Amino acid sequence: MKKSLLQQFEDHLRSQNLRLTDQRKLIVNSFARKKGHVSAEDLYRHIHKTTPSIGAATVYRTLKLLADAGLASGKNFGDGYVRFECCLQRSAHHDHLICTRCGKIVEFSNSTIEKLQETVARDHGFLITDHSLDIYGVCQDCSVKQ
Amino acid sequence: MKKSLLQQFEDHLRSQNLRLTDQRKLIVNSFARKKGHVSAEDLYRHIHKTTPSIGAATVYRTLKLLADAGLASGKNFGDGYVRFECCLQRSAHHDHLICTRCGKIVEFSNSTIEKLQETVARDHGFLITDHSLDIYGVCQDCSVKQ
DNA sequence: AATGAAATTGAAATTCGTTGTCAATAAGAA
DNA sequence: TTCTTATTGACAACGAATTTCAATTTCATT
Repeated sequence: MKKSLLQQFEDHLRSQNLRLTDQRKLIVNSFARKKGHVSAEDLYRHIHKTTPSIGAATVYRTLKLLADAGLASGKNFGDGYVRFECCLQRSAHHDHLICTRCGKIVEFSNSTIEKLQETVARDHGFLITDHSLDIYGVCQDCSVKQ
Repeated sequence: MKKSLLQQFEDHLRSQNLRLTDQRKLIVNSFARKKGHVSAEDLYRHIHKTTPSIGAATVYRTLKLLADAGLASGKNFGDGYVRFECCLQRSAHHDHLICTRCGKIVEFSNSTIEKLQETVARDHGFLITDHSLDIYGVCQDCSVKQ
């Protein structure tokens, strides 16, 4: 039985002597429900509709906490703000296909590409710590529409 | 005989009925000399040392113009500001190895990876318009030092 | 339950890269 | 040289993100 994002977050908070607040519970659950590629602003606006008492700063802070805990990671697709994605299944690194028309983001992973990256890095004397592959294009829905 | 960046920029300005100013000449030449991965701030600070009369806004504007002309492209490595690189040899797309210790950026290209990206995109119904592959790691110099 | 030290909160101020505004200046065609 | 129009530099304004700070809340300890 796998632990939920909130449960893992609670573990992290406890281990760091940080406190579990109602705001954090709500934010983490909203984030988990949205699953994937949400900016802090997005999440704040969504939460604000039903719980306007929660401030934007708290949303920013909580997402940062999640990232510190290794439970989320921020990614910059170059459009001005950072999108966060939940990373519970840490093992499966993935990359992104981004539709430049509708903004849809599709995840994929390709082990051959990963291996080639290792090779490239080694050839240049680099020890890889991370990588990010973003493919921009037009998705099927959008190319059909127009 | 290949045209210099400035020459191509002049062509672009003429074709758009834009004007060639001393500031633009100086900025474009400084940029060309720096060749690669310079932020507007970097370039402004560098220019400011010898020509303090040139304002930051003009540097930003000129880099944007270069990008509009297809002679430079901006890239966000996620550290808060956009770095520009000259793209005269448009055909040779390249990717980046970034050292997270010293900030060094090394370019590379790998046609097998490119082809695999095409395949991935096709499999997901995407028509690729662009892509960006950044490999983060520690370069040889830095791993030796520590 | 009550206490109290320390973490957390929301609102507002602040940062930082970048872009807009605007009056003064300069380019370049006529 | 003239005149239209683009360009300039200084500064204000922007937006995402972070910091500040007094008020509030958590939670280990009574």
